[in-house]
Amino acid sequence: MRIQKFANQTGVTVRTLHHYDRLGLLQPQRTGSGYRMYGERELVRLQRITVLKFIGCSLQEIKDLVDRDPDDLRSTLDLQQEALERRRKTLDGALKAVAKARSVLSESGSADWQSLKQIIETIEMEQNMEWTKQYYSPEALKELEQRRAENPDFAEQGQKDWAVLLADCEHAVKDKLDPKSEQAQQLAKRWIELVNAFTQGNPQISHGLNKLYADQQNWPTTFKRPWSDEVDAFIKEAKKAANVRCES
Amino acid sequence: MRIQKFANQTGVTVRTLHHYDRLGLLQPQRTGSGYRMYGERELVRLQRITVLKFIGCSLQEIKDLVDRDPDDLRSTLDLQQEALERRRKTLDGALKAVAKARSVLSESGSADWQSLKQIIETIEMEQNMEWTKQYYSPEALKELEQRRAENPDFAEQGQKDWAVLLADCEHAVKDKLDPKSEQAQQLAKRWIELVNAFTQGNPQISHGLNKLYADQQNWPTTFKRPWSDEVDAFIKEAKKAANVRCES
DNA sequence: TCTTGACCCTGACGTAACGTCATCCTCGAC
DNA sequence: GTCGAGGATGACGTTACGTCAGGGTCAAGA
Repeated sequence: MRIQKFANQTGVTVRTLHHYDRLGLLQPQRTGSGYRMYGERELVRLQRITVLKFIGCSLQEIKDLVDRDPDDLRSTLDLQQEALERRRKTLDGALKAVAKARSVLSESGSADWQSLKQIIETIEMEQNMEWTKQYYSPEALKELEQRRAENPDFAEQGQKDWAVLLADCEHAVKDKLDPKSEQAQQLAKRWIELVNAFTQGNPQISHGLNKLYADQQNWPTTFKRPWSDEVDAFIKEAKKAANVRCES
Repeated sequence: MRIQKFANQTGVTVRTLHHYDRLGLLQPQRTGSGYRMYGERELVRLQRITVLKFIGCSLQEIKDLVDRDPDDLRSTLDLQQEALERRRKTLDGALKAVAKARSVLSESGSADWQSLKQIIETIEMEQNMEWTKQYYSPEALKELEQRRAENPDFAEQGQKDWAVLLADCEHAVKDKLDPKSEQAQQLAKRWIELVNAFTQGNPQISHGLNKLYADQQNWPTTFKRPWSDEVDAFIKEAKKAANVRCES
């Protein structure tokens, strides 16, 4: 069967088939003059491809997957499900934001961008919280929730402080600063202070944070630790040198 | 404030600011030597941009929107909501497919691509149905549902027949075939037969189909009529010439 | 005054999955 | 032999930036 007929039968475009051919995903036989000839084999293979595409796999992933069905497929399915769920959360967040924006617009008549910004920040934070929740005890969660409700600016300031500290740490690492040096100790001290500002001495929160930190290999791929491996090692050394035991 | 500081404060990257500058989305003042200087004005504007981006607007849309708040924003919000909901449906479909795939994989031990393909086709059809449902009466819907349950191949065959017929019609139009000609009459006849095969004489279904067809201006943008304006006009003429009254 | 080093600028190419030409080739029919 | 449909390859466009590369600017130390 020639390409156009095959395309019509399968519901994809000719260009797509060209594309898959070039990627090595689906390479049909060729006639002497170079025409692509598609048959039963190609139809089966294309079916698999469309299935995997439907569930959100990239063509590269599909290429790796389509030939070997066994356990690879199972783990991929798991990964895809997670990825899809994350995307859905983002979408739900956007939908919530639109809903709020509409209500704000209806009430005030004009767009209050400031408050809209606040809203999406809240939503983004919720999304992060959502994910970290599993590490905290219910009591800790209640505490965190309450705290956020009481003064929302506090968390924001914390974010900024962390950003500054992390930038300084990356700097220190790049300069090959000795973790035992006075400056490094200062950094470690600031680090610990920020952690304490978050836990506020609450052992439940502290425990949750440690669990969260320790479980890095299970973090979703979208959630990256905001500092580098080098900084991680550096700050660990610095804290050890300061003879202080504190985590995260 | 220079670009890096501004980037850190707002949480976007320097490259992104460069990008927005080039697109004309956010153009700060420049120093004599060409450095970008960001201030309060830019911060406010960037806030708006990030809000709109969060709800899924493209940068182009944002550019059109960010300067004039009034009613444009309201309608855009509506559009965005629709777009987001459609995307969510697609995602939900993919999630359903993953779930089914996992269960199939657990039961049979090996991937049954054939049945997976069937599943996603069902899901895709559901998504279309979902959308067209509003045009049909409850009775018509029940009928359609039942029919699909009884022989699923029927609908599939119909799809193929339509594809062939539409291809032929596009051809006829390109050849400037006279709608009154014998060939055109044949096309019109095939058209009517396919419509009848769908309605099967059920007036409820027929009515729903007409409503659906008549409401084209309210169709979502993702749902396009599968034939061109030219074909539409052609087939209308042909049917009129055949002195048959039948719609869609 | 000269030299760093940090920061800035402007290109320019890469990404994912094709859509959309543009140019040239092949095949079956008349 | 030739004509038109269909096929092939190549190249650029799309989105929202990431990631160099090559080359200025600026403030501080030598």
